[in-house]
Amino acid sequence: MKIYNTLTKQKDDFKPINPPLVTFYACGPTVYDFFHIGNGRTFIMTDVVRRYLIYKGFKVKFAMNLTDVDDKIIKKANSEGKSASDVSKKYSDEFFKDLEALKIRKADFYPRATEHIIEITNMISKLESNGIAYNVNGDVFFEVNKFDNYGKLSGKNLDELEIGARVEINDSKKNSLDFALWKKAKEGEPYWESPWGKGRPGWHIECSAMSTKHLGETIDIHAGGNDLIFPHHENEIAQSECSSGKEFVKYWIHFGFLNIKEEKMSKSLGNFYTARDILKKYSAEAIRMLFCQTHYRGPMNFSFELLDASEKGLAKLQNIVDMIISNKDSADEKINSEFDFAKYYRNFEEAMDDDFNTPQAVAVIFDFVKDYNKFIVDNNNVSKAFWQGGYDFLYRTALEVLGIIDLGVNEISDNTKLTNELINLLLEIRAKLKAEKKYLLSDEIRNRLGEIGVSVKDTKDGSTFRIN
RNA sequence: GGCGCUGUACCCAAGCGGCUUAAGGGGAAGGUCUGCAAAACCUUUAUUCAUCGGUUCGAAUCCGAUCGGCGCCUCCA
Repeated sequence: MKIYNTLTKQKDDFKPINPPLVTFYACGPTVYDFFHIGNGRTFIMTDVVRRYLIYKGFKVKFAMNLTDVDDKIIKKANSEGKSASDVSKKYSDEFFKDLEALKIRKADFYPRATEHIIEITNMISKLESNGIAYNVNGDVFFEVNKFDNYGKLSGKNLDELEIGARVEINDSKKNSLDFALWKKAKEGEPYWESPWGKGRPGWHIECSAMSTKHLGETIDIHAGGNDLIFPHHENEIAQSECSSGKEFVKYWIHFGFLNIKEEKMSKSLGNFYTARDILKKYSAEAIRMLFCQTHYRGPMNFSFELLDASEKGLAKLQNIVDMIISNKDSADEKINSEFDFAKYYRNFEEAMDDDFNTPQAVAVIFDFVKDYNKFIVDNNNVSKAFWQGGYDFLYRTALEVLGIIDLGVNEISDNTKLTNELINLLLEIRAKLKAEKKYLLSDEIRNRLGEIGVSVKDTKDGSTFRIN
């Protein structure tokens, strides 16, 4: 299995430090607002990466941080006359709601900056005693010149950065690229006590401290959006490696941006849609499908036309899923199927093993569906094993890894079990009506079911239904 | 100025040296099946991969130049 590693700028063989364990950290949101669908792409693709690692048999320990104290939160709190913690509480709650709606699996940990002040100040103290951090009247900075490898991730070098500098001038820093580890509290800002006085953590240090605490000094994978490569991830490396003396991360994964009309979707440009707005009109599966149809590293365009197209493509998958679910418990065992399921697993894995090539993987699933349908058309009577095999394949790939179909919808709780039985009862009666050519009544049943959200389709093997 | 990404059909998008005279999805056109809906199935829709050169037995894939588009270097997924 190969993963493109930003650090080496090539696809590296994936060899975790302590297999089957994989330690995986992803940069999460700053909780000051709803997240937009561009952020959603990163969260969803991170989820797909994690799910595939699980599919491959790894035991993944996954943490995603929440930045719950920073300038944007404080600003929002001030403008709304609330406390910073009220703001971060509100938007972290909303964050979790959106994740769930997008069918993203919960992380093992969601560490928050404000809950790790001790780990953070300890790390800063260590950097200070190593002579790498310096205190200027309560602000503590990281001295980039003290870390020889500074720039190894982003491919930048210090001299050029200083020349082209668009960085803000700050006379108190030794080098304009030095970054804050600890920020002295200004009047009215939230603060914590520290060896340097009242203040709060700088942005980058929380990830170093929390990653180390929950996953160890050297972790396997660290992921985030492209725009975090510099300075955020570069700074994380500097802090962590100067503090532990060990390599911080083996594999760095970065996601491409979501563009809208050829421009990066971003809060500051105002050209964004929140994830929850999109979810009002489109299914999580359609959104995930859209993202899976482009490779995670490249940029991708967003538009409602593309989402419509994904939703339509999805219907093709969902139709076969409905047919499988309707048949897998009732088909007879007489005819042996010779459908080569292994081929599709192989192709799926081959695609995903190559740096998570989800567009290819989706293509494999569509190939499968086409061939599977054809098999049904070509063979009058297929076996139970055939239905079960199809169920298993789609369950393991399209549902468990990519999350682009909804297999369980017709068979979840006891409550839906009863509903299903009632619908099946209606459909049995309807089948009798059809046999007697009483189409007026049978059509009425279908229409009325449609009105209450149950779509019915007739096939040569009987009717299938789906609860919308 | 530095670093990086990108240009494949009507749209989206894989492929990154021979398996490919280019996957998959959407769209469009025709057909089969069918009480009707729907689905499914079968055809068709890029001799061509921004342009021009070069390397090679062989290039969409490697190299060079040219012309576009985008991002990072400041908060940003």
